[in-house]
Amino acid sequence: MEKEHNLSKNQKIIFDIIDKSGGPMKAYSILFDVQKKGIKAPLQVYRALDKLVEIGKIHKIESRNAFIACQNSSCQISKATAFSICESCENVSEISNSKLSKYLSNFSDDSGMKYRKYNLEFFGLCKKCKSK
Amino acid sequence: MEKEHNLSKNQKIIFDIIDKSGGPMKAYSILFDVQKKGIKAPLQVYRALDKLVEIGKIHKIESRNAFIACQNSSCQISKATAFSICESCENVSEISNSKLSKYLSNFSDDSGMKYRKYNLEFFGLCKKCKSK
DNA sequence: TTATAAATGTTATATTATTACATAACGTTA
DNA sequence: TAACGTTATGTAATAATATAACATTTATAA
Repeated sequence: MEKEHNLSKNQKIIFDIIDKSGGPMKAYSILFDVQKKGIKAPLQVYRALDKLVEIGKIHKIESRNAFIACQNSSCQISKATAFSICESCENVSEISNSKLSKYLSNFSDDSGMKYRKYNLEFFGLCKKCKSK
Repeated sequence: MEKEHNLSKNQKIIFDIIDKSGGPMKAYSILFDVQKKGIKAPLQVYRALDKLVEIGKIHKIESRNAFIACQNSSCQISKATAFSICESCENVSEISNSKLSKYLSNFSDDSGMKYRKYNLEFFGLCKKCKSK
Protein backbone atom coordinates (compact mmCIF):
# COMPACT_ATOMS: atom_id res chain seq x y z
CA MET A 1 0.00 0.00 0.00
CA GLU A 2 1.41 3.28 -1.03
CA LYS A 3 1.50 5.99 1.54
CA GLU A 4 -0.57 8.94 0.53
CA HIS A 5 1.02 12.31 0.78
CA ASN A 6 -1.33 15.22 0.74
CA LEU A 7 0.67 17.93 -0.81
CA SER A 8 0.26 21.43 0.49
CA LYS A 9 -0.67 24.31 -1.79
CA ASN A 10 2.88 25.33 -2.64
CA GLN A 11 4.04 21.76 -2.91
CA LYS A 12 1.29 21.01 -5.42
CA ILE A 13 2.10 24.07 -7.49
CA ILE A 14 5.79 23.25 -7.60
CA PHE A 15 5.28 19.58 -8.26
CA ASP A 16 2.81 20.20 -11.08
CA ILE A 17 5.12 22.51 -12.91
CA ILE A 18 8.02 20.08 -12.72
CA ASP A 19 5.84 17.15 -13.63
CA LYS A 20 4.30 18.92 -16.62
CA SER A 21 7.66 20.03 -17.91
CA GLY A 22 8.59 16.39 -18.41
CA GLY A 23 12.23 17.08 -17.72
CA PRO A 24 14.60 18.51 -15.17
CA MET A 25 13.92 22.02 -13.93
CA LYS A 26 16.11 24.38 -11.99
CA ALA A 27 14.93 26.09 -8.85
CA TYR A 28 15.04 29.64 -10.17
CA SER A 29 13.38 28.69 -13.40
CA ILE A 30 10.60 27.16 -11.34
CA LEU A 31 10.50 30.34 -9.29
CA PHE A 32 10.12 32.41 -12.43
CA ASP A 33 7.27 30.25 -13.65
CA VAL A 34 5.32 30.31 -10.41
CA GLN A 35 5.45 34.02 -9.72
CA LYS A 36 2.08 34.35 -11.37
CA LYS A 37 0.75 31.93 -8.78
CA GLY A 38 1.92 34.10 -5.93
CA ILE A 39 5.14 32.35 -5.03
CA LYS A 40 7.68 35.12 -4.88
CA ALA A 41 10.67 33.97 -2.89
CA PRO A 42 13.36 31.35 -3.48
CA LEU A 43 12.78 29.89 -0.07
CA GLN A 44 9.20 29.06 -0.90
CA VAL A 45 10.44 27.05 -3.84
CA TYR A 46 13.30 25.39 -2.00
CA ARG A 47 11.06 24.37 0.88
CA ALA A 48 8.63 22.69 -1.44
CA LEU A 49 11.48 21.05 -3.33
CA ASP A 50 12.98 19.71 -0.10
CA LYS A 51 9.71 18.17 0.91
CA LEU A 52 9.03 16.70 -2.52
CA VAL A 53 12.48 15.15 -2.59
CA GLU A 54 11.96 13.79 0.90
CA ILE A 55 8.77 12.00 -0.03
CA GLY A 56 10.13 10.81 -3.35
CA LYS A 57 7.86 12.74 -5.70
CA ILE A 58 10.86 14.39 -7.31
CA HIS A 59 14.56 13.73 -7.43
CA LYS A 60 17.50 16.06 -7.56
CA ILE A 61 19.96 15.67 -10.41
CA GLU A 62 23.01 16.60 -8.40
CA SER A 63 25.36 17.23 -11.27
CA ARG A 64 22.89 19.69 -12.77
CA ASN A 65 21.31 21.31 -9.74
CA ALA A 66 17.99 20.41 -11.20
CA PHE A 67 14.87 18.58 -10.16
CA ILE A 68 12.83 16.02 -12.05
CA ALA A 69 9.54 14.34 -11.31
CA CYS A 70 9.87 10.72 -10.35
CA GLN A 71 9.02 8.55 -13.34
CA ASN A 72 8.25 5.44 -11.37
CA SER A 73 4.58 5.27 -10.61
CA SER A 74 5.21 4.24 -7.05
CA CYS A 75 7.37 7.26 -6.31
CA GLN A 76 8.82 5.72 -3.23
CA ILE A 77 12.35 5.20 -4.32
CA SER A 78 14.07 8.35 -3.28
CA LYS A 79 16.69 6.16 -1.69
CA ALA A 80 17.80 4.61 -4.94
CA THR A 81 18.07 6.85 -7.94
CA ALA A 82 19.72 6.42 -11.30
CA PHE A 83 19.69 8.75 -14.26
CA SER A 84 21.04 8.98 -17.74
CA ILE A 85 22.08 12.41 -18.85
CA CYS A 86 22.84 13.47 -22.39
CA GLU A 87 25.85 15.75 -22.38
CA SER A 88 24.78 17.34 -25.61
CA CYS A 89 21.07 18.11 -25.28
CA GLU A 90 20.97 17.77 -21.49
CA ASN A 91 18.02 15.43 -21.69
CA VAL A 92 17.68 13.50 -18.45
CA SER A 93 15.77 10.34 -17.82
CA GLU A 94 15.35 8.14 -14.86
CA ILE A 95 16.68 4.63 -15.31
CA SER A 96 14.44 1.96 -13.97
CA ASN A 97 16.24 -1.29 -14.26
CA SER A 98 15.55 -3.79 -11.56
CA LYS A 99 18.83 -5.63 -12.02
CA LEU A 100 20.78 -2.44 -11.60
CA SER A 101 18.83 -1.33 -8.57
CA LYS A 102 19.13 -4.73 -6.95
CA TYR A 103 22.83 -4.81 -7.63
CA LEU A 104 23.39 -1.39 -6.12
CA SER A 105 21.01 -1.79 -3.22
CA ASN A 106 22.83 -4.93 -2.20
CA PHE A 107 26.26 -3.51 -2.78
CA SER A 108 28.59 -3.63 0.14
CA ASP A 109 32.31 -3.52 0.55
CA ASP A 110 34.77 -3.97 3.37
CA SER A 111 34.56 -0.38 4.59
CA GLY A 112 32.11 -1.33 7.29
CA MET A 113 29.75 1.27 6.01
CA LYS A 114 26.03 0.68 5.97
CA TYR A 115 24.66 1.99 2.69
CA ARG A 116 21.21 3.46 2.95
CA LYS A 117 20.84 5.40 -0.22
CA TYR A 118 22.57 6.02 -3.51
CA ASN A 119 22.50 8.25 -6.52
CA LEU A 120 23.95 7.25 -9.85
CA GLU A 121 24.34 9.51 -12.85
CA PHE A 122 25.39 8.18 -16.24
CA PHE A 123 26.63 10.60 -18.89
CA GLY A 124 26.82 10.15 -22.60
CA LEU A 125 25.07 10.93 -25.81
CA CYS A 126 21.46 10.09 -26.35
CA LYS A 127 20.24 8.35 -29.46
CA LYS A 128 19.31 11.58 -31.22
CA CYS A 129 22.51 13.45 -30.44
CA LYS A 130 24.64 10.45 -31.36
CA SER A 131 23.29 10.40 -34.86
CA LYS A 132 23.89 14.09 -35.53
CA MET B 1 51.80 4.07 -20.15
CA GLU B 2 50.34 6.78 -18.07
CA LYS B 3 50.13 10.18 -19.62
CA GLU B 4 52.15 12.72 -17.72
CA HIS B 5 50.44 15.94 -16.90
CA ASN B 6 52.68 18.80 -15.98
CA LEU B 7 50.63 20.85 -13.66
CA SER B 8 50.91 24.60 -13.87
CA LYS B 9 51.75 26.71 -10.86
CA ASN B 10 48.18 27.30 -9.73
CA GLN B 11 47.15 23.76 -10.53
CA LYS B 12 49.95 22.42 -8.34
CA ILE B 13 49.04 24.69 -5.46
CA ILE B 14 45.39 23.75 -5.61
CA PHE B 15 46.05 20.05 -6.04
CA ASP B 16 48.52 19.92 -3.16
CA ILE B 17 46.13 21.50 -0.73
CA ILE B 18 43.32 19.13 -1.62
CA ASP B 19 45.62 16.14 -1.60
CA LYS B 20 47.12 17.02 1.78
CA SER B 21 43.72 17.57 3.33
CA GLY B 22 42.94 13.92 2.75
CA GLY B 23 39.26 14.65 2.27
CA PRO B 24 36.82 16.67 0.24
CA MET B 25 37.36 20.41 0.09
CA LYS B 26 35.06 23.16 -1.08
CA ALA B 27 36.15 25.75 -3.59
CA TYR B 28 35.91 28.75 -1.29
CA SER B 29 37.64 26.97 1.53
CA ILE B 30 40.46 26.21 -0.87
CA LEU B 31 40.42 29.84 -1.91
CA PHE B 32 40.76 30.92 1.70
CA ASP B 33 43.71 28.61 2.24
CA VAL B 34 45.61 29.67 -0.84
CA GLN B 35 45.33 33.41 -0.42
CA LYS B 36 48.71 33.39 1.25
CA LYS B 37 50.11 31.88 -1.94
CA GLY B 38 48.82 34.74 -4.03
CA ILE B 39 45.66 33.18 -5.38
CA LYS B 40 43.01 35.77 -4.72
CA ALA B 41 40.06 35.16 -6.96
CA PRO B 42 37.45 32.40 -7.18
CA LEU B 43 38.09 32.02 -10.86
CA GLN B 44 41.71 31.11 -10.30
CA VAL B 45 40.55 28.29 -8.08
CA TYR B 46 37.75 27.14 -10.35
CA ARG B 47 40.00 27.10 -13.38
CA ALA B 48 42.51 24.91 -11.64
CA LEU B 49 39.75 22.67 -10.32
CA ASP B 50 38.27 22.28 -13.80
CA LYS B 51 41.58 21.22 -15.23
CA LEU B 52 42.37 18.84 -12.37
CA VAL B 53 38.97 17.21 -12.76
CA GLU B 54 39.50 16.95 -16.50
CA ILE B 55 42.77 15.10 -16.14
CA GLY B 56 41.49 12.93 -13.32
CA LYS B 57 43.70 14.18 -10.49
CA ILE B 58 40.68 15.15 -8.47
CA HIS B 59 36.97 14.35 -8.55
CA LYS B 60 33.96 16.43 -7.76
CA ILE B 61 31.55 15.13 -5.15
CA GLU B 62 28.45 16.48 -6.82
CA SER B 63 26.10 16.15 -3.89
CA ARG B 64 28.48 18.16 -1.73
CA ASN B 65 29.96 20.67 -4.14
CA ALA B 66 33.34 19.51 -3.01
CA PHE B 67 36.52 18.18 -4.53
CA ILE B 68 38.66 15.27 -3.46
CA ALA B 69 42.02 13.99 -4.65
CA CYS B 70 41.81 10.79 -6.63
CA GLN B 71 42.76 7.89 -4.40
CA ASN B 72 43.62 5.52 -7.19
CA SER B 73 47.29 5.69 -7.97
CA SER B 74 46.66 5.75 -11.68
CA CYS B 75 44.41 8.79 -11.51
CA GLN B 76 42.97 8.12 -14.91
CA ILE B 77 39.50 7.17 -14.01
CA SER B 78 37.66 10.43 -14.08
CA LYS B 79 35.13 8.68 -16.27
CA ALA B 80 34.08 6.21 -13.61
CA THR B 81 33.75 7.48 -10.09
CA ALA B 82 32.13 6.03 -7.01
CA PHE B 83 32.10 7.41 -3.51
CA SER B 84 30.77 6.56 -0.12
CA ILE B 85 29.59 9.48 1.94
CA CYS B 86 28.81 9.43 5.63
CA GLU B 87 25.73 11.49 6.27
CA SER B 88 26.77 12.11 9.83
CA CYS B 89 30.43 13.09 9.74
CA GLU B 90 30.53 13.88 6.03
CA ASN B 91 33.56 11.68 5.56
CA VAL B 92 33.96 10.80 1.90
CA SER B 93 35.99 8.04 0.39
CA GLU B 94 36.47 6.79 -3.08
CA ILE B 95 35.27 3.28 -3.68
CA SER B 96 37.62 1.18 -5.72
CA ASN B 97 35.93 -2.07 -6.39
CA SER B 98 36.70 -3.67 -9.70
CA LYS B 99 33.49 -5.67 -9.82
CA LEU B 100 31.41 -2.57 -9.29
CA SER B 101 33.32 -0.54 -11.86
CA LYS B 102 33.13 -3.35 -14.39
CA TYR B 103 29.44 -3.76 -13.78
CA LEU B 104 28.75 -0.08 -14.25
CA SER B 105 31.12 0.47 -17.14
CA ASN B 106 29.40 -2.31 -19.03
CA PHE B 107 25.93 -1.23 -18.09
CA SER B 108 23.60 -0.58 -20.93
CA ASP B 109 19.87 -0.49 -21.33
CA ASP B 110 17.43 -0.17 -24.16
CA SER B 111 17.50 3.61 -24.28
CA GLY B 112 19.95 3.56 -27.14
CA MET B 113 22.22 5.76 -25.16
CA LYS B 114 25.96 5.31 -25.27
CA TYR B 115 27.29 5.68 -21.72
CA ARG B 116 30.68 7.26 -21.54
CA LYS B 117 31.00 8.21 -17.92
CA TYR B 118 29.26 7.79 -14.61
CA ASN B 119 29.27 9.06 -11.06
CA LEU B 120 27.87 7.08 -8.17
CA GLU B 121 27.42 8.35 -4.65
CA PHE B 122 26.44 6.06 -1.80
CA PHE B 123 25.12 7.55 1.43
CA GLY B 124 24.97 6.03 4.85
CA LEU B 125 26.72 5.92 8.16
CA CYS B 126 30.36 5.11 8.43
CA LYS B 127 31.67 2.57 10.91
CA LYS B 128 32.47 5.18 13.53
CA CYS B 129 29.21 7.07 13.32
CA LYS B 130 27.19 3.87 13.29
CA SER B 131 28.56 2.85 16.66
CA LYS B 132 27.82 6.15 18.35
C1' DT C 1 -10.48 23.29 21.61
C1' DT C 2 -6.24 23.65 22.41
C1' DA C 3 -1.67 22.60 21.61
C1' DT C 4 1.62 20.85 18.40
C1' DA C 5 3.51 20.29 14.09
C1' DA C 6 3.75 21.68 9.39
C1' DA C 7 3.58 25.13 6.10
C1' DT C 8 3.82 29.89 4.65
C1' DG C 9 5.54 34.76 3.98
C1' DT C 10 9.28 37.99 3.89
C1' DT C 11 13.80 40.11 4.09
C1' DA C 12 18.33 39.58 4.03
C1' DT C 13 22.38 37.16 3.15
C1' DA C 14 25.50 33.21 2.33
C1' DT C 15 27.50 30.11 -0.92
C1' DT C 16 28.78 28.48 -5.36
C1' DA C 17 30.12 29.51 -10.00
C1' DT C 18 30.69 32.12 -14.47
C1' DT C 19 31.28 36.13 -17.93
C1' DA C 20 34.15 39.21 -19.96
C1' DC C 21 38.24 41.06 -21.02
C1' DA C 22 43.28 41.87 -20.73
C1' DT C 23 47.88 39.96 -20.31
C1' DA C 24 51.57 36.56 -19.79
C1' DA C 25 53.91 32.07 -20.32
C1' DC C 26 54.67 28.00 -22.94
C1' DG C 27 55.42 24.89 -26.78
C1' DT C 28 56.01 24.18 -31.52
C1' DT C 29 57.93 24.71 -35.87
C1' DA C 30 59.59 27.42 -39.65
C1' DT D 1 64.80 32.93 -32.52
C1' DA D 2 60.65 34.89 -34.28
C1' DA D 3 56.12 34.12 -35.04
C1' DC D 4 52.12 31.59 -34.00
C1' DG D 5 48.71 29.18 -31.54
C1' DT D 6 47.50 27.33 -27.16
C1' DT D 7 47.24 27.28 -22.36
C1' DA D 8 47.43 29.63 -18.15
C1' DT D 9 46.97 33.80 -15.36
C1' DG D 10 45.02 38.22 -13.29
C1' DT D 11 41.15 41.05 -12.08
C1' DA D 12 36.57 42.95 -11.57
C1' DA D 13 32.02 42.31 -11.80
C1' DT D 14 28.09 39.63 -11.49
C1' DA D 15 25.14 35.48 -12.06
C1' DA D 16 23.21 31.39 -10.11
C1' DT D 17 22.20 28.51 -6.29
C1' DA D 18 20.82 28.04 -1.53
C1' DT D 19 20.03 29.09 3.49
C1' DA D 20 19.31 31.87 8.03
C1' DA D 21 16.27 34.13 10.89
C1' DC D 22 12.05 35.48 12.36
C1' DA D 23 6.98 36.25 12.29
C1' DT D 24 2.61 34.33 11.18
C1' DT D 25 -0.90 31.08 9.55
C1' DT D 26 -2.94 26.63 8.64
C1' DA D 27 -3.59 21.74 9.42
C1' DT D 28 -3.65 17.73 12.53
C1' DA D 29 -4.60 15.26 16.19
C1' DA D 30 -5.15 14.69 21.34
